[in-house]
Amino acid sequence: MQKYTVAIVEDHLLLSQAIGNIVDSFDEFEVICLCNNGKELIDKFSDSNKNITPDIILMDINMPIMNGIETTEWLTKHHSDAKVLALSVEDDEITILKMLRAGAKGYLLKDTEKSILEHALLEVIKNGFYHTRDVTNILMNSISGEQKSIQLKEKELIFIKYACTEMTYKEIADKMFLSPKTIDGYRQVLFEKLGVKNRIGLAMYAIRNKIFTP
Amino acid sequence: MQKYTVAIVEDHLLLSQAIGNIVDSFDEFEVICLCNNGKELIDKFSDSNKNITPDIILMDINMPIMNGIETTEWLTKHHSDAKVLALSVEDDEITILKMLRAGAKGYLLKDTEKSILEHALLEVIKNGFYHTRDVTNILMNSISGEQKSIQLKEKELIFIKYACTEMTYKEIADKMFLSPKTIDGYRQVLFEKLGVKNRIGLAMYAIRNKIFTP
DNA sequence: TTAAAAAAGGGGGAAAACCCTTATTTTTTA
DNA sequence: TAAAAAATAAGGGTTTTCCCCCTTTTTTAA
Repeated sequence: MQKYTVAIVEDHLLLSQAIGNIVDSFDEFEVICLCNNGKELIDKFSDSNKNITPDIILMDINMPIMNGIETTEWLTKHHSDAKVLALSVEDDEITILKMLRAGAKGYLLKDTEKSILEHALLEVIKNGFYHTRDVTNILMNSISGEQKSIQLKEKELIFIKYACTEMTYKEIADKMFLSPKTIDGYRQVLFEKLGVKNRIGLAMYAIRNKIFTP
Repeated sequence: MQKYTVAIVEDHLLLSQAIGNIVDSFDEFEVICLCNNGKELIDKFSDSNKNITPDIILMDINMPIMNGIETTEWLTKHHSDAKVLALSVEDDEITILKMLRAGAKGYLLKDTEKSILEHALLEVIKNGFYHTRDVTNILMNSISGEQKSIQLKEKELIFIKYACTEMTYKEIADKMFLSPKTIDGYRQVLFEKLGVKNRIGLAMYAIRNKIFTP
């Protein structure tokens, strides 16, 4: 029997080996490729000599150099037939949505059973997607909940990052070559948009939404 | 041959199974127990009926209910012969030091090879400890660098957590049944102690040092 | 090409944050 | 138990933040 081929993209060596073992233990699958980050996978896809085309890609999200979201976006764009199954510890809605929007066919938490992993792999091969109840719920919420993801402008993103530092607004204004009064406006708009009351609220929003990493 | 027994404490099912497989594949070791968090392990230790005493405990750090540091502290206190080998993705100095101070015999990143894990397990059994070069360097720095870990008082910890919220200092004072002027003092002392300039600096310190989780 | 919208900037003022100094009260310890 | 240390609190500032309401400039779209 021809087995389905799997590539694993995961920066933690012990984990990629361990997950690889599990996948290899499934009758229908074999691991053909371990990558430490998205860049490595893309290099292999791009290198016509190697020409690997796994049936399915198990993708971590937090990785150095090129993370899972960026990598999945690239794959969706350049190899639209690639099937990415996200496998991460991140259970926050924002990350999951970002990953699904990037084109992942499914999202598994690392907190799942072997058997679920096997089932998910098969489903993605057969039906093109697999979602757990948790992820489905999040999807539903995100659709029903109007459009919760607030779109921030480029300048606002820069400003909010500076707001997470010890700089005064005056200093931020200087850095951004804007008048302190303009910064005053930015702040006011963001307070309104994000529903926060002061600079601490702004900073916490930035951190929770991964705009700023402490 | 009698194998050494291993308990694995790790909240992510897939990972604990995967790591379990790897450990079982080592000639000298067998996994006798998988726990989802520290509490489960402690319950098993405390329950005289079960009376498990693994030769070595592979301990994750980030876990719900009871994390790796708290669990290791408990073990060091109540079962001083227990050998804990930390296995985590956290590579920041603060976490590593906390874990070692709690009594861990070694600290492995999840970014290590199988063979290193096997070697580390053996070393901890034989010599009582194992440290990679990275961890040793961190230990050296922490010793040479005077005593970098700043000790915060209980009230200061409570205050710094409130300072990460949108409450005004006046509101914090009310919550803590103290005069706003006392809070004024707390802030001043902490600014000095932590080398920060304003409330944002305070909040970022709290987050970086895991005093507050956004 | 003009109207509308968005971005940038300003005046002025109240509230909160920040800073320094000093004074009680409570706790620790020599 | 007296002296030292720490916690609590106050007085009296300055600076920064926050919040209105308003004008000018630039960009977008009808």
